[in-house]
Amino acid sequence: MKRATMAEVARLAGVGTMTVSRVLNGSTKVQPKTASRVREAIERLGYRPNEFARVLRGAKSRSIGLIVPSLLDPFFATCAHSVNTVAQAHGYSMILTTSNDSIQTEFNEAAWMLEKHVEGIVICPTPAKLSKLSSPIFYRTPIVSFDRPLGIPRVASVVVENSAGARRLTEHLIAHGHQHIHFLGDSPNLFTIKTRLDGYRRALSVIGAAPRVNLESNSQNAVTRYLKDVMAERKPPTAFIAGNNRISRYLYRAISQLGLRIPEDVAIVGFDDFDLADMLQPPLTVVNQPVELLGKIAAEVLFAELKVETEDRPEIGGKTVLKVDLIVRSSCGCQSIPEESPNSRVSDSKQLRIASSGISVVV
Amino acid sequence: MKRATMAEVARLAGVGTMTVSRVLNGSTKVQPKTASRVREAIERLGYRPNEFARVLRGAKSRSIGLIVPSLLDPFFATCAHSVNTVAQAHGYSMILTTSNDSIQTEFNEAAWMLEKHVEGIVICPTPAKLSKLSSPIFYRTPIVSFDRPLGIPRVASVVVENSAGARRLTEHLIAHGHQHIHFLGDSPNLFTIKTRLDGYRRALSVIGAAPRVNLESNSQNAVTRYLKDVMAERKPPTAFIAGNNRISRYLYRAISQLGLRIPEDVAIVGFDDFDLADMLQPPLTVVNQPVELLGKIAAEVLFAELKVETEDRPEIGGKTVLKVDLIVRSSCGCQSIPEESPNSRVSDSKQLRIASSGISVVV
DNA sequence: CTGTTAGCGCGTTCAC
DNA sequence: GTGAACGCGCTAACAG
Repeated sequence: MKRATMAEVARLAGVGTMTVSRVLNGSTKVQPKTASRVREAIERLGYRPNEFARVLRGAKSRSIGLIVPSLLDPFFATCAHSVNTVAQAHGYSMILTTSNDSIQTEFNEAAWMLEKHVEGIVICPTPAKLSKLSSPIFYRTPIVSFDRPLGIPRVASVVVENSAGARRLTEHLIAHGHQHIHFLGDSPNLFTIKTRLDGYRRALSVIGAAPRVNLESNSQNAVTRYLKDVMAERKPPTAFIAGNNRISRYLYRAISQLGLRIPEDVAIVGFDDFDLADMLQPPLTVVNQPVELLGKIAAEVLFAELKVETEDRPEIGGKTVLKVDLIVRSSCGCQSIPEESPNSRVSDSKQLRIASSGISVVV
Repeated sequence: MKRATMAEVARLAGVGTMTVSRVLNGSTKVQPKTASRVREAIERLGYRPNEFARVLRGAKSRSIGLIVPSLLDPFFATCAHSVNTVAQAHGYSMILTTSNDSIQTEFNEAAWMLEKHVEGIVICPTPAKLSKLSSPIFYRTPIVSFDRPLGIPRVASVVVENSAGARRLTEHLIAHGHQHIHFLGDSPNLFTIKTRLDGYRRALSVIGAAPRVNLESNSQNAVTRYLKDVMAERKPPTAFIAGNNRISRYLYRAISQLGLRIPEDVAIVGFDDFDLADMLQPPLTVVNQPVELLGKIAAEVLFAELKVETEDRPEIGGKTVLKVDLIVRSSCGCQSIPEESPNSRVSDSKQLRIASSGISVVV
């Protein structure tokens, strides 16, 4: 029982294939009675046009690609969910794949997506001095990056206020009277970490305090060891900033292992909220980023690009920056305040449009 | 700058298109020097064969579909990650979409995947008395369900030991001396919840205790309210079993809100481990399911089916059941034991093969 | 070993 | 309004 073909439908309806095509696409008028005869034949045969033949003939593929480093990280999974939701709303399908932070895998998968004729790609790119995605083979494919920008002019990007967020976090600790604040990141190459670090530095410079940074906090052991080391210093830190939510969790465990009290012995705050951050002892003060929005906007920017006539695409992609907000709990030293929606990761951040050109997006 | 076509390559190399095709697929021998001329032309033009033309010609599409209820749930995201990893290893691409627990969306998306010529579908199906996936249009497409079985004979399924796991949880509480144990689920229709409930009932029946169940624990409020109600009873529960990890988190918050102590006032255990379960106060005792393995096996079963000649596919899909294991922490009343790998969700469960027919999978 | 023919299923000519 | 024929890019059959 193979799939019915257009010719079969035409024969059954006693018309030419062109008429069937007409009825399907409604491009030209067809005699009402002929049309209904065709429709009936379509129904009877369970006919569905062959997408591949269509695309071969020049039609759009109605599919986009999404590349994320990993889906094990709820952050990316949430973004993927949003992208898919947008794609679904547009009647598009989404080819998803992971790069596993391999620049080569990323390139291979993106190239493979091209063969699948995706109309565009949304990607959270792997850090690289010179991205392989600048290869000419991608010239004709709209690309939108999110969370981390891609160093390619025509590629639009959607990111959050990394610097401002880290700055607020730092200022908050300073307001609590802290002078010795350490920043923990898990990679010196990551755009988000670098930018957050920048915000931290800026805030510290205001009070003339010296930054202390560890960018190797990529495992429980590394964090525990670092903590042990610095707490033994002559002037130990009184507060920590975790560069992302994984580091926040490492920190909690490490602190608990060392038997220190939060916030009495050390205060801590983290970038990026996460489930159960409010249930830790004590609840963690964080800067929350609008994760779902991040993916949603990225996808919408892509679809906006798909809409413009295929040729006159702008040479330079826009940049969208999403607001973050501070969620004060008590690990910073504040009194715990009961939250309205305890485990909500969704903020109603408004979007700040910074781009000077490109597609305008309004949320 | 359009993509080069095979004819162009042929012309540049001064050969026929067929020769180019042969060089690409290595189907027949080609004169070494001719071959290298062709290869050079391919290189020069950056030629890549058009997958769509290939598929139209009858080739395999080298893509599979994956449908999950949501990616916001780390459980499904993890499964998706595994499925993608397997697909990638096979050189396949994965079309991913969410059903949002809508039986109609599920059907629409699956049908749309068919148009995209996926060779097979991996799915965590939405509960339904009569799945729309039994529609004839899917007859020729291999389907594998995971986490929840699909009521269609030919569809293979991969699930975990839901009943046995819940039973162990219950027995463990009973061993602690508990008699009044309540079971919390979030839906009466869900296979996993129903099966876990069954295991719970079975364990209770051994000691002749009466089951007490709430299957509406689908929000923080619902759980908090239920807890408040039952704790006011004449013979209040002394222990709870959370049917999944979301409910475990609701329970913790509710108990903390009511100011009860764990495990002194009430003991709790949960089905399905989660990040930070070891960092709660006190750490939560759980049954851990091999989430990554679940997706991996499901994908592997699908690829095994794809391998067999397209026609003689078995009428009845196999069933694979994955082992779960008990992670004893202290919310059950046990002394806290330091774990080896604190935040590992990955267990090295061995697989139990229960199926009587179908593809044999070994891990 | 290599080129020619035909056709996968559809849509766009162009006639009728 | 409708149909016949051609071609999108590729490859299974045949020649040669």
